[in-house]
Amino acid sequence: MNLRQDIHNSEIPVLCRSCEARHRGLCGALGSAELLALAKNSSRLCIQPGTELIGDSESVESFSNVLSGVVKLTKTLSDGRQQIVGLQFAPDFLGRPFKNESALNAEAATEVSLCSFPRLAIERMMRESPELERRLFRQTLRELDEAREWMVTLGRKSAGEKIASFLLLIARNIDPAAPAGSRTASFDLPLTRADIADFLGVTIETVSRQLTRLRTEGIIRIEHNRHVTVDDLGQLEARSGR
Amino acid sequence: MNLRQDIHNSEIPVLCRSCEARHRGLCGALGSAELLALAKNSSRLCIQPGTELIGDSESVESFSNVLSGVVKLTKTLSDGRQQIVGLQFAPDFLGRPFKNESALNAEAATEVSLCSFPRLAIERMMRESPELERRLFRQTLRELDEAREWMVTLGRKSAGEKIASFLLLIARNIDPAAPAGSRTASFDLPLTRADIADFLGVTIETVSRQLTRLRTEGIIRIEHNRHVTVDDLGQLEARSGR
DNA sequence: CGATAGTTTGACACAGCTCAATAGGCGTGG
DNA sequence: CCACGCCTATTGAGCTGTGTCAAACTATCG
Repeated sequence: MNLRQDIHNSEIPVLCRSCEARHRGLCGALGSAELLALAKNSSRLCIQPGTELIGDSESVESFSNVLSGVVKLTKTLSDGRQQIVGLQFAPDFLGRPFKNESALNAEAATEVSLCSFPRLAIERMMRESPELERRLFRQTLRELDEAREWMVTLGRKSAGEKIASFLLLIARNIDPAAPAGSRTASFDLPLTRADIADFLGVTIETVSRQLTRLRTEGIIRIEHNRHVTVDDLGQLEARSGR
Repeated sequence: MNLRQDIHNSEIPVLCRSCEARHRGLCGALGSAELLALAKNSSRLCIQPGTELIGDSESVESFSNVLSGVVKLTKTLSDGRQQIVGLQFAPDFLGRPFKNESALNAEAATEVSLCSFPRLAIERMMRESPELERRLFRQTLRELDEAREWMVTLGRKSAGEKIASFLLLIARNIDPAAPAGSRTASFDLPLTRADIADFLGVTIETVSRQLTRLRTEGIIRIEHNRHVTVDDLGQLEARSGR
């Protein structure tokens, strides 16, 4: 009986036991048998910032869960102008169902750890588990909402409002210690100034100027160029243009 | 036998027989029994330009197919600045699965005809027909791709490139006579200058100036303010910034 | 300690915004 | 049929926010 219990426990793959994606992410849709099947083909990857994960118009043969770090999704015009069209945080899913050609680039913005599966494994499971497909669907809807939210920022906000909106976005997604609804935040920026510029549709110089403006006005503090502290998120929100 | 045949034909609801959505749209996922069930609760609406279809943060109790015309999806900042975050053409689907609160406004940009169902009817069918859910999923993915494409336009293109991109978008979706791959196009603009401005994140005046620029340079012709003819789409593409 | 990459700061230019005037289209009513 | 008002679009003149280019500063690392 004791033995039996042990066997039962071991039905959840070792790899998955402490994995966040199993709870809040995609794998929460799977039963232990399915998890086991998937885990057989999955591998954990640890990836350095700057590494390209998916190339534009490459065919994509794997799907992944983001376990930690930030992945940026970018699009580039023929003359080299670039725009970041999305950021993926843990436990987001990376990959495009129903299409094996990507229309965008995915690149590690920070150090990133992934749990990666072959495309076919996911597609098979999707056919068998409606719950899995539904989770993917929900994430896609969320990404669509976020993309549209960002379109307003890109099309209608001033540079200052863009920076404030960006800091709020990061604060909400990154700050490790943030109890939901907290009025302060402190975090490392996952993006360089150049990345922030590409996300906001402005230049590096404008990003820099607006950050120093927020700093001199006492809205934020910046240490080591990357670490930002916001003492009053309300003040930041007031500058984000809402 | 003859009778039997007749009965068989009549299994497709009258309303649906000539409906485009049954072929290219959502309803293509449904068998005749399901179509029949849905048609019982569906109604056709004909809507005047400017009519609000879905209000921001209203609860949405119906879903619709766009049968003709153009619907604009907008978001508004607290101070009134507005951004169009999507355009829906026939046979697109209107509605937000898994959420009955809309985060945006939907408004008829032109005269629009809709086929509308109660939310519950669609949700029930979605649970029963994986194919239906899959079609919704695919449309959502397509909308996400389009939103991201547009983010590049908003963030990185000049006013002239934005206008060219916009005209191409409309040409591809509206021109009734356009054989795919045609090198010319002729169509009525579904949006006013103010709407175009809200879509492109610029002012009315800028839209006007860039349109006259394209006109004086011989890229497009404009009649009655609304009708646009493009003799060489290639030239327009060259100015769209790609 | 020099080299390199990332960031900040300054001076200036210009695309696109603002404000204002004009023009065109269209329905209503005399 | 014209006159009028209303709405939309165009055009002009000047202003300003953001881009461009260049230089200085800082951090990190061999």
